[in-house]
Amino acid sequence: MNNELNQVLQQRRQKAAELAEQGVPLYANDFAPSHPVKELLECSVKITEDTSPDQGQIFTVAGRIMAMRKFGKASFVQIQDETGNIQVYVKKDVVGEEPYGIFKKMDLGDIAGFSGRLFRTKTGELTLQTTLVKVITKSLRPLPEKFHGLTDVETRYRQRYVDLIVNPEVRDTFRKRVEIIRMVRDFLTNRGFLEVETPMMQPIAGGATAKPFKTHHNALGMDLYLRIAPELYLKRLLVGGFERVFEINRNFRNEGLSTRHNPEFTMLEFYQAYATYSDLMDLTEEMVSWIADQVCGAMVITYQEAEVDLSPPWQRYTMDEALEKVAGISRELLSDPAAVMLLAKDKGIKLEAKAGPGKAKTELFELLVEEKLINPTFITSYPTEVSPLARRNEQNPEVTDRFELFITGREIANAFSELNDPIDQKDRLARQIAERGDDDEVFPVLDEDYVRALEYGMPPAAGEGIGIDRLVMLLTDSPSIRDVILFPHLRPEK
RNA sequence: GGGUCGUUAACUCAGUCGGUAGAGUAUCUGCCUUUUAAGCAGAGAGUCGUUGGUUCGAAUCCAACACGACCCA
Repeated sequence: MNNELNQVLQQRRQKAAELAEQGVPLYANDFAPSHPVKELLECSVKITEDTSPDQGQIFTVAGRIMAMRKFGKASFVQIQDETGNIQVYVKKDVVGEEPYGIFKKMDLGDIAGFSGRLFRTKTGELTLQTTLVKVITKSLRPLPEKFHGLTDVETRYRQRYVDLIVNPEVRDTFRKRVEIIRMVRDFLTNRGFLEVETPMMQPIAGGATAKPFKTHHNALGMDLYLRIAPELYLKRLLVGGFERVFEINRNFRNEGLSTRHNPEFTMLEFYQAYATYSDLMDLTEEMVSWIADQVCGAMVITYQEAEVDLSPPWQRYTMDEALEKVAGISRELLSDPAAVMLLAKDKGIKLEAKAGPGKAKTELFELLVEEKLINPTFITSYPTEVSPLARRNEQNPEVTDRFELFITGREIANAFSELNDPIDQKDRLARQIAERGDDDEVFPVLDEDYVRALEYGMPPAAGEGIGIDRLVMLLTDSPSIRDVILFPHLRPEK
């Protein structure tokens, strides 16, 4: 199918060749539209059904031909530019014999330019009656069918350009994605956060527990890792004296793919000195509900048939409270480490030999509670055992000053008061590394420089990570992370 | 990694009991100067994901593989 040109492709090439023989440039670069389509549509109030197409302002537009209804000596064409669609009327006795002949060789999918005046057809549709038609870019491939459009997800992801041409809602989703990111940026910048860039290629892939991608720097003769998190670099900046920093950028994790996981994904991380995780709950609530209101026009939104109420304040549970209230596990059981371990085993959770009750509790939470948290819910008091970078709670050192945010059963954010005691930090990192010594795919090296930085003194701070892709999924009602990533990872064709 | 489902024309899809493939859109030809998924008449278009197997005969049954979707780990 790809080697031999099929009939349609041959015909397109044939027509292109014929136009070229007539001296028509197929890839012109001398056509400048005077207005985007949207501005023509905005003029429409002035155009009534009595407006003559022979007078008034001349507009010049350019766009892709999305539909053609050809008659013998006149045609209607739908053209689409980035801002919208408009109908164009091409009449043989207006444009002239030869230009009309050229026009008739144009195809669906060609990019074309038109000049003319606006009028309304007898059905009232705003239309540009063209006095000039020009081929700007000849298209050699047919567009998908107009009625059903392109629905095959594989083609949509592999050939996103086609998806974007024919599916307006896909363009909307990605525009919303850009808006959401811009609003995050504005929100944080307005609160005095400094946007920074830290290494994507790191000699030690730290700041999270995940398998990294490995690469190699030839000149330096060293292996490098694509970052799994920017965390340790951002906190070095707190040591350096930047008190509020954030970064929005890609993280890479060498793990499986799913509707919620892409190997490269966009993460917001931000750190605020002299703040606690509790301050960040307030900030998160305010930021996400504000963005939702801006992007969706309401704080109550629908995600995959479920109604989600994002208006603050949001539910806050400790992990124990969530296990008690959502999963119905008794307080007595939760305060008995041995009973917690037994319950985890009972529920079929496989724990490593070194895992303690904190890990067991977290696994129980993931199994029994997570998916039930539809409306935004902060979960606090994560066991210290599963939080190597978080500050211990002062009343109860078994848990940390940390929260995760869940919406529609998915983790959206993870935040904590940062551990800034270098000795405790080194100890906990070392223990964590020792615990997963048998898994050499996960990075087994302690970041000594990070500990050294803490030794200089990092101000008390709270930090948070928000998965931007998941936030965009939520606010655009997208079922798969691939729907919010322009070019999601797929295996190669063939 | 495991399970389920899918892969047929450029697109969206049918295809009965195993008998060598069909529709709509798109394309091409003709007619058509206000259409809206324009219309009418006609035409062309396929390695049925790939490779094997069973069979006189495979899009169809079986196996393996590839790619994808969903679920699970």
